Amino acid sequence: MPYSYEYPHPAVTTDIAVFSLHQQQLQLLLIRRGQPPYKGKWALPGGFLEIDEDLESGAKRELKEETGASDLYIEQLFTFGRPDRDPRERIISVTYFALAPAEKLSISAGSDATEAAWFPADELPELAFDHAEIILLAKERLAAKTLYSTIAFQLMPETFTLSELQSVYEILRSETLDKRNFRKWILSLNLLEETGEMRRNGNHRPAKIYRALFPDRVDMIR
Amino acid sequence: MPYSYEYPHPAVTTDIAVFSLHQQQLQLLLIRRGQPPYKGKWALPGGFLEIDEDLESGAKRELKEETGASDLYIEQLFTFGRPDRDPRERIISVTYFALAPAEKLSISAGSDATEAAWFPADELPELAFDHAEIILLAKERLAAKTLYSTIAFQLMPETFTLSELQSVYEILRSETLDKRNFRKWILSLNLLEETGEMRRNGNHRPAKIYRALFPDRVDMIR
DNA sequence: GCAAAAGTGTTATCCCTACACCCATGA
DNA sequence: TCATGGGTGTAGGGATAACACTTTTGC
Repeated sequence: MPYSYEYPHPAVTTDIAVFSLHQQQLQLLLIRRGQPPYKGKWALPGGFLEIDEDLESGAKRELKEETGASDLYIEQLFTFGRPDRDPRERIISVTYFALAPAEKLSISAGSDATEAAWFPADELPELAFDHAEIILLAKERLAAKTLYSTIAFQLMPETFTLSELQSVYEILRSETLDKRNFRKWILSLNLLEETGEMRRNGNHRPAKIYRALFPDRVDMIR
Repeated sequence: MPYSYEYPHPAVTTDIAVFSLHQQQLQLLLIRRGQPPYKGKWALPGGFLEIDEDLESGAKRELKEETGASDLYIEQLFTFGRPDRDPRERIISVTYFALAPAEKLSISAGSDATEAAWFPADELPELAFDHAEIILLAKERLAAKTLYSTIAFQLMPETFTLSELQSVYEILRSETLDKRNFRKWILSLNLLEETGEMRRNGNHRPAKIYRALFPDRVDMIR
């Protein structure tokens, strides 16, 4: 026990709610716990912060270790610290939420090797700790942000059609949108450019392929 | 050094940015540091989290100890954790921002006894640690929230006139508002009721006095 | 009666919503 | 030629923004 302090110190962890889209559903990445407490239960990826590591760096490191994913959109969500939230010791969890297009992530649904799996965001298994509460907040934040930001772009691959983008908005907002109004609105933001390419996708007219002009930007202009 | 851990643990503090209105200005409460580091510099009220204390309770306790204020509006702002943000040891700061009507706070501007003082939010002294960054974020959050919430009510006394309320909005948003449009809008929210009292305030027509119907509610209906 | 803040409506503009048909392709 | 999703414009309604004068009081 080589680390001693005059006053008790809580442990600090980062936990990350990573959302992606698979099979036309919003999905959340979970890890199955191999150790007690909550052994066998599912939990958010995350872990203890290293002592010389920035909070966001810690979150990204944990995510990379557990999912292989890097370079995804991440933002701080909330800090949870109920004294009894972990039975082992006092743990403060700085939580993040992250978004990534499906093809950026090496984890596949139900991969047994890593004990990580995607779950539809509205059909989650029993969760360890207070992670259900964290996930609820993350889902609320995500839904709210679709209304006033372009965060949905973070779920898109590098190029996409307007119908694909509309479909993502519809999934995130759980409602159907009018095609003409959606296109008018999204194009009026001047955040997309045509690539000049077309996507032929079946027995119908090909779709123009677009690219986000500012792929890292999440806040709307105006 | 009675508290030992197998791995190093950071310390956890809460810091609170408390805003209030005095002399028609948005003011922020600061504490002068009596000890190094940053001795003599001004800093946000706050301090170390106790080991069995919830985060928000810790913030409220620190605030009460240092300002005498309780029962004010408080919400979590962000968690700061750059490894070098405190020269003594690794410290994670869970920050809060709080609002209170002037008369709820026992601290008076420039009180030497407590070494606490109000500063106009746009004329702050040199600050300790990364507190300038924290305050910047708190100010942004406050300004943003005036646009889509009724957080401004948290700065009002129990009863007030519409002109007084408008003045608060104008200070928070740094712009003048049209009197008729402001009144139409604020009354249409159905969050105010007339007390029946009038305020006589000088050589002019007295103003109706209003009260917030749901003083703790911050989110707008609709 | 005058200065000073309280109080009060109407009009124009903009934005959002609703809504239906033709186009290009593959089979 | 037909089925399928891609692509396009306009009109109405609601909310927001602009704008000026009358009222009540204290001195």
